[in-house]
Amino acid sequence: MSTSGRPYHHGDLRAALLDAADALLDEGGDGAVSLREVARRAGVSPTAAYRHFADKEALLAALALRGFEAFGAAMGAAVAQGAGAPHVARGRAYLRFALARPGRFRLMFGPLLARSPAHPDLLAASRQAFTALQANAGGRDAALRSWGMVHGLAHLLLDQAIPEAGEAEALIERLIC
Amino acid sequence: MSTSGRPYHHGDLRAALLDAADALLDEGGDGAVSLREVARRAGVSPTAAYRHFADKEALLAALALRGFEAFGAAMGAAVAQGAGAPHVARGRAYLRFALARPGRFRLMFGPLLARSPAHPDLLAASRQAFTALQANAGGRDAALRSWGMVHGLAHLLLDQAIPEAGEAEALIERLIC
DNA sequence: TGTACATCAGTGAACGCGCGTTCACTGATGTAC
DNA sequence: TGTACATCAGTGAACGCGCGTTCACTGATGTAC
Repeated sequence: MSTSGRPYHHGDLRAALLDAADALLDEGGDGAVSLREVARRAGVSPTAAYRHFADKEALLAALALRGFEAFGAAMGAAVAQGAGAPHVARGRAYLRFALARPGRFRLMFGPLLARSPAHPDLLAASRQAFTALQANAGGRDAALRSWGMVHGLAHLLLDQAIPEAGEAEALIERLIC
Repeated sequence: MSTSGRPYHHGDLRAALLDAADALLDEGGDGAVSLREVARRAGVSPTAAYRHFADKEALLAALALRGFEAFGAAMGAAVAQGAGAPHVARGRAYLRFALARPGRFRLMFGPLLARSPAHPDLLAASRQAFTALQANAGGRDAALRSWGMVHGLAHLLLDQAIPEAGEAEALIERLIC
């Protein structure tokens, strides 16, 4: 908030709300994101978010959409400048993305996707992400197996389900090759 | 509740509460389980559960523990009577277990595990499950890759993240072989 | 066999909490004349 | 350049909700004598 006049320029509060929600997402996961806490963090009244999002789910969908954009960029960058085969670079980047932003990752591939008819842009973004994963993967089934593996390892690492997993980065380099 | 005397014999309410919670888990996931709703389902006062569980997390931990028992049994049965290689039978059984009881599956491998110091029996059960997964898997890293794959496919299928996935059972038989 | 008593599983009222959402509002901005 | 007005982003009070947890209680059961 500035000291005089409107606290935000056009569109600024929307971005600020998304930023606050994004931070909450990685601090405490999906459940930690409430419209009231998001507003609190943005320094704005509890209901200000309703000027920018129809309801809570719309904010989460926008958050997931932003996630898919970052995801696409991360994948592209990994393949472009990564050493080794594209599918190896992509797999490692996938895992690093998940470990770096657990909340975002969980939200993106979480239950919201099943409600994607209500969020067509989110559906499109996820489809596009999968299409990108398929490139140079040796066919759809092989792509699904690879996707499954990195996705599962991401979840298992995030949930600390792997006994004596050791350093995550070492595990990634050892398993994805 | 019976019409006279105590509604439950020793230990019966505890089991009934767990049953109710188990049902809620698969109907609406982790978030749908509240002590009050569980009690409601069991036909008992809102606070009766506190006679059997220290708090909500203790109930969830007990639920996850029951899940690991069922999981171990399902894996054992699959290997014992399954056709084909053990690791194929196990992989398919893993996926079927997850698809049949999504809430239970998510709870078992979910964030509760990261808090396992508070639930030693849960930790032990999860360790044992992983040990069982490792048998005849061709070493620890190969086991982790397989585990990752089935775990990831389970999540992707549950979250409906796979475009045009078609019939789950067909996908399982095609991918796990 | 009968009576007094301890145990303890389940009750129900109450607490404080944070949430999503609605609604009438206010006040600064930009526009039309 | 100045004035009247429409717009609309953000406010703050209020709603109803379900939750986890506490606490003093009650009443049926099982035990000791």
